[in-house]
Amino acid sequence: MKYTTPYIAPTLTVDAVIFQLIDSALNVLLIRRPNEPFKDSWALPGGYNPVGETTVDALTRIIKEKTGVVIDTDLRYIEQLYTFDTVARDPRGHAVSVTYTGYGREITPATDDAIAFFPVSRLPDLAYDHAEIVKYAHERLISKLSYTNAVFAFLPPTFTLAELQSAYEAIFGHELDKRNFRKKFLSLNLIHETTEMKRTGAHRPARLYEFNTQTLESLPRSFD
Amino acid sequence: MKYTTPYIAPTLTVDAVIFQLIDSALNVLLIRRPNEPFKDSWALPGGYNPVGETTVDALTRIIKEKTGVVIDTDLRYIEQLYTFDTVARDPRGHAVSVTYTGYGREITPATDDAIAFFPVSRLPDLAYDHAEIVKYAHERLISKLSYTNAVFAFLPPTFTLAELQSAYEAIFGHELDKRNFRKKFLSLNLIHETTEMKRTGAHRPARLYEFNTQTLESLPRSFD
DNA sequence: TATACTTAATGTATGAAATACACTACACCG
DNA sequence: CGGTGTAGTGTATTTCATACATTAAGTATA
Repeated sequence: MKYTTPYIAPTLTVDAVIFQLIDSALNVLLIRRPNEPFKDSWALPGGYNPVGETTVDALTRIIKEKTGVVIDTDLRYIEQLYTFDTVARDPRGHAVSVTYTGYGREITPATDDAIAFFPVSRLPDLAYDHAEIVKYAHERLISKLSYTNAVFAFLPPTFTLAELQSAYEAIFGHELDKRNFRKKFLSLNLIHETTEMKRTGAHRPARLYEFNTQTLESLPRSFD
Repeated sequence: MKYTTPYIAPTLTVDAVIFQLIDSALNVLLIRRPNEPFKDSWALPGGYNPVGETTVDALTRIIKEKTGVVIDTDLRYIEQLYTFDTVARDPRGHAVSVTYTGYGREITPATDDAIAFFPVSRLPDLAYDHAEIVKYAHERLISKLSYTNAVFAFLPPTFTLAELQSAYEAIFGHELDKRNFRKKFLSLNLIHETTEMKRTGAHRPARLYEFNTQTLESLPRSFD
């Protein structure tokens, strides 16, 4: 380094794209900004990452503070997404954001009008470059679903094959053939039958299944 | 934000994993560190990212300064890799590194004993967590080659099918069947014949091909 | 000018997986 | 016991992956 001026770091921030399924639709967690800039716009939850704290630790602390969601227990999967760093993305000054994406089920944020899940198909205008970040996270999620068992993070401990297929359809954004879906998914050996059935209406009950593992694994061949 | 202390950002750094093929082997660009910490250890080229400069701009400036390699012209592809942020990764203090990986051919760094390409199969001990970063970049590269046309970045403008296959073999780390490789690759419609032949020794000359495009594209189906 | 050398170029048969597609099974309710 | 609504299943066709050996063509040299 040959600086003649002292080194000054950009601001470091963290943001999270937290997905879950609600009523068979993919939703993302947003907060309404209480302050300028972008006051009253919806935005991804996030905040400042100070020296001495890892991005995951900062994110965990901030998401808890701002939304009531506890990353370690409410999310069943989290991964780093991308680092966004265009100088002008924050009007207050150069801020580099390390973004994460997480998946869960039955995530219940603090009760507050300024905290809500929105279907990704019907997002409001978002602050900063957050629309771009959500789009990137959704693409990553689609891709992840096609070569890993990541769908486990969206489903309850036991689930029917119809629920499993519905999760794929909600995230992929298109329908799948029932027979082919079942044949292919069962051949991956990611799930096994339980002895339980799910009874819902005046019709035949559905077999409940569960995942062999709740940790991310790569598939032997891809899925779509 | 509810800080009672003023916000202090971690140091932001950038590092690059630059790959090229040399003698049919995958090589990575390293520099020998002139200063503590890790003085005289080999390391990825990189440096400090000050406020007001994007990570790509900082990386471009730093890689030029430290290695003579010009990212915009010497590399034919670059992408962000991952952001490494464990607090203890730099003994001088908390430094968050945004890493990039780039691919090229005939990259010629400045002539200097402290700047060199090393085969990834025979790396020296690396400073910091750089061995982990190189491993991650290599995995990403293998994956990238199997679902995109990224191999174009490693090849000259025209090339033989044997050279193309050799590039895949060097990066994948295993051999491929010649007939199946040609059949499959040609069916992807990424390349076309030229009218030129490559004459090298006392044997039949090989047809030269070129890529239809020099920008990254996803393949309709994956390759391995 | 023939032949030896070396790399380039090519095809087929088999098995595995992807796709397209429609009917029967079962439980509850009235 | 018949009606309603979701669960569950199989086959035929096509596409793709894999395994594998011989001929083609140019140069060098005897």
